[in-house]
Amino acid sequence: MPELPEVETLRRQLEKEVIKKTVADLEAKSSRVLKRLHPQSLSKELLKKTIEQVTRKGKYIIIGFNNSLCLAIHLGMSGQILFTPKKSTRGKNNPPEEKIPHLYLTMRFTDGSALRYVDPRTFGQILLLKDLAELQELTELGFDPLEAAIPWVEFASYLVNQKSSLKAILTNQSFIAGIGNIYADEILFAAGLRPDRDPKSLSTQEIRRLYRSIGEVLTEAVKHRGSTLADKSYVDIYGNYGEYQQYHNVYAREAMSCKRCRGTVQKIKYQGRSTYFCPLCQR
DNA sequence: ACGCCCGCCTGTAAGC
DNA sequence: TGCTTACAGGCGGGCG
Repeated sequence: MPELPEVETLRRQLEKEVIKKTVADLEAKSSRVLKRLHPQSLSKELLKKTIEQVTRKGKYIIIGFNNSLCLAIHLGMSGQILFTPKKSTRGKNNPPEEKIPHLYLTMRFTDGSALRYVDPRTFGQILLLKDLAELQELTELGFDPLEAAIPWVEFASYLVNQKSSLKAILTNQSFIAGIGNIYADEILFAAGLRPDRDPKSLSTQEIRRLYRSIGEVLTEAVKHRGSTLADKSYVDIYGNYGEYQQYHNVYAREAMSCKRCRGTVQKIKYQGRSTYFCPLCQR
C-alpha cells in the first residue's frame, strides 16, 4: 500500500482531522508492530496529550504531541490508518471494534472521534520518539523528494558514483525517501529509462529527465490520492480508494499496450520484485 | 565490502 | 470444488 503519495495523502487528511485533538484513551495490542514498546507505557505517555502537527518523512507518518513526543508510523505492506468521526453510526463500514481484524492501536480523542491502526501482515512499525531528530538517526533516511528535494547537480553527482541499477537507486531509502516498487517503475517510464540501466551510462539530459520525472510522477500521484491496486489494501483515513492507478503507464499493465508507443508492456522479475516497463520507450 | 536475495506475515487468486 | 502454490506495494539481516 504505502509509498510516498499514499502516505502524503494520509498525512494531509490527518492534518485536517486530528490537529488540536487531545487523547482521551489509548488502547494498543502488543505485537511486533509495536516492537519493544509496551502498550501501557504508550498509553501513559500520550494520555491527555494534544496533537500539534502531522508530518512525513519518506514513508513515515509522524504525529507530534505537545509534550514533544512523536508517534512515528510506518505502514509496511498492509498497514492502514483509519479515522472515525465523533458520531459514527454502526454500519457495515463501521463494525464494532472487537470485530475489526488485525487492529493494533486505537486512539480515542476527547471529542469522541478516533484513530485506528490496522495491519494484517504486521510489517508495519509504530515507534515512539523523543523528537523528530530521532527518526533520522533511527532510519538513515535520504532526502524527501517532495518536501526537501536536493539540487539536481547533487543528484547527478550521486548517481554517477553508484554501482547498482537505476531501479535499485530509486528505491534505496537512504538516498531518496519514499519511492517503492510502483513509483520506481512509473518514474522510470516517465523518464524513458530502463530499470536495469547503469547510472554511469546516463547523459546529462537523461539525468535531468529522471530528476524531473521523480517530482512530476509523485506530485501527480498525490493529486489523485495515491494508488489502490487490485488487492484494495490501500485506503485513505476515511476508507476511500486512491485513483492514481488509472494513470499508471506500466505498473500492473503486463501485456497491455504502451500508452505512449503502442508497444507491449513487459513484466519481469528484477532484483526479486515485479518490474514493469516498455522495452520500446525505455532505454 | 557491498549488492542482492530471503524471510518475515496474511490474504487472495491462479493453477492443477 | 478443493488443495497447493505463487505473489503482493515494506525492510533488515545475512550471504555470496
